[in-house]
Amino acid sequence: MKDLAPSDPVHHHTAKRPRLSELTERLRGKDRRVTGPRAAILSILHEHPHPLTNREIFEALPPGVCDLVTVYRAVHLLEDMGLVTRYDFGDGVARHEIALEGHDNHHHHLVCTACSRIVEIDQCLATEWDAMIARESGFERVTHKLEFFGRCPRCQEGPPSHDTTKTKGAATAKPCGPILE
Amino acid sequence: MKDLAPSDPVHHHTAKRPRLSELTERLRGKDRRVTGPRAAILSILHEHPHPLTNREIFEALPPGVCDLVTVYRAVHLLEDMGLVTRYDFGDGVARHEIALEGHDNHHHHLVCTACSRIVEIDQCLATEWDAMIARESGFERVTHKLEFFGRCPRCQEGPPSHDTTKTKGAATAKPCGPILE
DNA sequence: CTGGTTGCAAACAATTTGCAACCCA
DNA sequence: TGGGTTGCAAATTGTTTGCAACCAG
Repeated sequence: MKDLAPSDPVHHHTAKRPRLSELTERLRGKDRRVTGPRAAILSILHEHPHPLTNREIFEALPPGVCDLVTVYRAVHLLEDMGLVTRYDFGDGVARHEIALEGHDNHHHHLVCTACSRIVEIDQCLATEWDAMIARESGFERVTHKLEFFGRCPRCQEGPPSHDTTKTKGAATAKPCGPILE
Repeated sequence: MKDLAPSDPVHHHTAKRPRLSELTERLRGKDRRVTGPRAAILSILHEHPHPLTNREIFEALPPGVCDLVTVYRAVHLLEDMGLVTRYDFGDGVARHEIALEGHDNHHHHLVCTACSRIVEIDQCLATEWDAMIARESGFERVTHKLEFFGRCPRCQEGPPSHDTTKTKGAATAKPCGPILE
């Protein structure tokens, strides 16, 4: 996921990711403890710079590390601290990705509606719109959520999935990957 | 959504909406019945050209018309027929809006993170990206979901909601409106 | 010792499904 | 009359909460 054509807006993250040590350090700040489960969860997120569901994180964890509930709580904490970003691909399941340090890690994804593969799109194509929308609407602190959906090269043989815009319900149909819209 | 103040992308829907009669006609097509509950639901969606949750639709219905489950089923049917479009604002609840007839009714929204007010944004700002993303990634049938979030004029006094990017969890906090991120 | 953490069970909310009763074409 | 519809209850799934046991500083 880093061997993409240069100047190609579609590719996987290549930016350096925060060190586990740095993260744990930030954790120690507000009298929060750096416990085994938390370190393990951060480690998983660190190893998979892709949106993961809490369940996926849980299952990627060495068995017995902690309870699924703890993953939910830890991920919440990490989100609140800004170390993790939440994404929603419209299938009713929240996904989380480690936040890249330094540069604003705002970016989007391209999700295969058939196999759930996710491609990171590093360029944010819509930042300049936030200001325009704010100006024209009177809203302030405008942000946006943008995700792309389509069929990845490997899945282009199958029958055309009648609908690429559904939100829920697809959570039931999991073709081959774990994700999906 | 094309009779806008020239060059103003932010505004409310004003375009003509499909007549109930046309809709019921389309329904009659595939031996689906145009029942009381369905007509009533269409009517509600027709009157509120805004994303509504199934529960909101249900509550807007004259009491006793039908069960909430029926709303779920009817809305599903309408979606499958392309008469209704599903939107997801990241709070874990699906919302539906009547699909405008004729022109491609692809558009986006600007949602107030404080009061849930929704402003329709008629211009689709990202259509041309679908092709670009497709070309660069090898994906086909690429579409996207884009929604904006911010604080509407009326809500700009309150304390800054620490986070405008959360997905779930906000479903719990409903400031004043019914929606929300 | 003391407050932050965790496990486990239970609570919740949105959505779906089973099934028998119903009812229109 | 038969198949599409509906209501009601129950099951599912993702996520949150209550609470007592626990553990690190």
